[in-house]
Amino acid sequence: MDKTGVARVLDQVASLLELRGESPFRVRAFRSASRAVAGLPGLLDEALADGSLRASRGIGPAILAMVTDLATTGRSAAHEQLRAETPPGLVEMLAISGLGVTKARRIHQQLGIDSLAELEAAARDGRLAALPGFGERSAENILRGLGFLRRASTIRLIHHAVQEATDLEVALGRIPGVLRVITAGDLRRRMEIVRDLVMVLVAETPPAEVFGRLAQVPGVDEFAGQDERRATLRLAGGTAVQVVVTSPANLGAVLVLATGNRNHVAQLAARAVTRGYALHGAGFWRGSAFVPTPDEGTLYRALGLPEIPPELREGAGELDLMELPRLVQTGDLRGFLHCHTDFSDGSSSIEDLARAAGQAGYQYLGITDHSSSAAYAGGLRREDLERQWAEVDRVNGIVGGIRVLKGVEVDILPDGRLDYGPEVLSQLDFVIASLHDDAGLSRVEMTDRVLRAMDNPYLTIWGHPTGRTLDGRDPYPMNLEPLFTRAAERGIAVEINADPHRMDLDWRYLRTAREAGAMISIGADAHSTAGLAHMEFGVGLARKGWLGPEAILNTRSLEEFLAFARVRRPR
DNA sequence: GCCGTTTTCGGCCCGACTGTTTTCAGTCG
Repeated sequence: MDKTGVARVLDQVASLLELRGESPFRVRAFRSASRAVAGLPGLLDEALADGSLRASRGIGPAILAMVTDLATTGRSAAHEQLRAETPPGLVEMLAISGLGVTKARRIHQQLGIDSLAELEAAARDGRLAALPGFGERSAENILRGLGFLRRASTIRLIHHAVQEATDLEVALGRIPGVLRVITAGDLRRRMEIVRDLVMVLVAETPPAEVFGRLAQVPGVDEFAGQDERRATLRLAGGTAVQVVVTSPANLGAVLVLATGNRNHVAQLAARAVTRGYALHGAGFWRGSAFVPTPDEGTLYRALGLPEIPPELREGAGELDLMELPRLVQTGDLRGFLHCHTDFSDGSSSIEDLARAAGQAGYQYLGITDHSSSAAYAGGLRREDLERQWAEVDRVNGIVGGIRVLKGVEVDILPDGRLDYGPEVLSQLDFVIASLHDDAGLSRVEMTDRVLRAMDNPYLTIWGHPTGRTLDGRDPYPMNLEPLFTRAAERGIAVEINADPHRMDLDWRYLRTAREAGAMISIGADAHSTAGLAHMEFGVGLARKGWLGPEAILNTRSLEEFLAFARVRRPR
């Protein structure tokens, strides 16, 4: 079992213990161990072999034994016993916002409910609202939570999709006759949510021969059907995979059709007709004659177009571009600007992050732990910050090739003030300010709240602007356009938060933000060295927003970045 | 269950909101 799977089991153990009423500290131990495993920099097997897991914070003898069992055999007796002793639906109930252990247990004990389906029925027919401690509002909220959960369990976040696609590329590539495997679909367009995986297989053998082997591919749970070019698989985790087989001569057309969204493909097909071509039936034609397209460029050129990068293929005006923008690439980034350390809710030390970021080619690293009002995330009090600054100075003294900057992710308070005063903020190299609650405010009030925060001369970057999480929370109500305009006027950068759960700002707003003149910053919100790799997801969003390196704050040199942060400050 | 030390067990994060109830338990970030 890999580290994602092990982390999931540890988290489930925590929930199971919680439901049994075990010590909250024991519960927390499993939760933090889950995070520690998920945040390991390399492979789990290596961390077990070289002893680095044993040395990790939060991993003691009992959990180490469980992780070892899971990693080597895929099972843990302790976990299975816990699961056998707990009604199956209760753990799922905990995932519903507003339902904690106490209420879930009460629902189980008093109504005999142990599945989400029964819970929904009880919420609808009034049994739930009649329970002591519950009411009409509780029942409504639980129904809403169930709806959200149902949507969240059918979506696949990009980091999971990447993992599944990578494994699948290797497995499909081993089928005899397969020359190349290319991941297409939503993932190739770097969508924040990936519905199905689409894999294009280049083969010289007939598709039927390739399909005959699919059921034996590791990880494939079900072989759901096929036509002459296409088959559908289901993976053990539930992911649907479309497998398309093509000859090398038709790869361009197949890849274009398998990658573009519906609008992009429809616009291409319409354009093909005006030029005497046809794009249909998984091929490119001139009259009744097949036109070979060994690559995508051949097809786009025949239609009088430059080869449009996959991220842009959304049918959002990209065919009308006279000239393609030079899009930002991961290699353009010089600064890594948003990360949490073991001073707050992160799991890596400043030194480890500095070494890892240097290794990844960054020239500067901005440390941005939470501010004091974020007590839940171990927010730093003033004296903690001073300890952290000393540690940053120490690390800068011993780690070469990268400069560690003193930053913070400070909460925007309900009235728009920041959680630290100027006496603290003025000592930092830069400041990210973020919302972490809606404080019950209306759309207008939330907008005003952020506008007021932008009056603060120390604010450098507006972090995860809308506060959405893809699998848990809607965006805070806000009017974004006046905020982009104000950010541009004030010289405040707007963040693309590349945490796969956030992916916020949504790429659909990026062109608006840029047209308003706002600078964009890409931040991975890393909570461990493993989180450094999430930067590429943010770069994908920036590309989807047609952004070039000049639009991105952290492509700037260290001096230029510091100047950007300094220019608004009182002298 | 883990950590840190006072080497053997005590401490481990907390303020605010929500929906209930009628003074607060439960949940969340």
